[in-house]
Amino acid sequence: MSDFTNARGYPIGEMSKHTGVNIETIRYYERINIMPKPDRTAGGNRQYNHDQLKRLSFIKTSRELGFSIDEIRELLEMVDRQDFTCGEVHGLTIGHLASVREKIKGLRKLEKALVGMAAECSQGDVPDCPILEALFEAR
Amino acid sequence: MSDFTNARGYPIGEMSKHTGVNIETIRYYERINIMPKPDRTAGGNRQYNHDQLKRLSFIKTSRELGFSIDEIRELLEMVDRQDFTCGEVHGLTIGHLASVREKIKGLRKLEKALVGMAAECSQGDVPDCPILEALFEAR
DNA sequence: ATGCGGTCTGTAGCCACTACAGAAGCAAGA
DNA sequence: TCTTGCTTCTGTAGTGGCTACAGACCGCAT
Repeated sequence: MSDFTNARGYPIGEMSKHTGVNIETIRYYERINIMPKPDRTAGGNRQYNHDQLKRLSFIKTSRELGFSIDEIRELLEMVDRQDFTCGEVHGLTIGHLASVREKIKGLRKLEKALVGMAAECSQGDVPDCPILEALFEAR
Repeated sequence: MSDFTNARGYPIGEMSKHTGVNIETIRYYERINIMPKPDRTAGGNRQYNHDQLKRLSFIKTSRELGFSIDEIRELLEMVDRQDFTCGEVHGLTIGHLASVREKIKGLRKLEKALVGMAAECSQGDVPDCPILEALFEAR
């Protein structure tokens, strides 16, 4: 088992394994300033600490929940400044929830249209297709 | 009313108005070879014909239905070569439908997670937030 | 002739990564 | 100590599907 409390810190590969975030993506997060510049070994390799691991976890989970990088940046800034209230965080979450619901609504409409078109189709060998006709319809 | 059967053809702005596709996007479609190079006026401005208008409509409608540019390219190649069957087109559509349904499923899960987190939250003034705690959870 | 809007080309930016190339670090075994 | 082989380094460019300029030119009406 890997030494989770390693005093020397974790190299970037460990960070990647622990969080599931791609190595190149971790460096990208550093470049866009949502991850801090970590310590380096004598040779110049990154060495992360436990707080940084937690931070990367936070980012990963938030991304999986569909938060944009900018939303995450906002959350992290609140955390860093220690000046957030539960209400603020709730607001950000509810806002994001609304946009997710919008997306679902859009996709449902799209699904319906596709099902409708596919139902019209004989699926036969004929080179005469109601799906294409529907797509070709002038507006 | 604009002269839809104009023998001189439509300038790019007309194409944009008729289809709702942005002018810059029309030029982009030409660059990536899903729209053909149109005729030009003596001065060098694009002049489209009715077939090209129909083609652009096709692309627009397909994009709205969430088909990727590559899927559209595939459809258009079948149309251009005149060698498609209704079955093939049906297959492409059903494949796309499946991916739309996948996306809906993913977003629903996400919605549920967000609702769950938000419900835990007091929304109060306290700087102690179960949403952030959930996000910070190590994996 | 002038004015003004439409159009031209070419390039760079957007988001959130991902994919290299080519060099260098690092740890374990012989 | 040397080698082997994996990991990591920096920097740059590519992805999809546009969008946004800058700076010049076209074309039509007055």
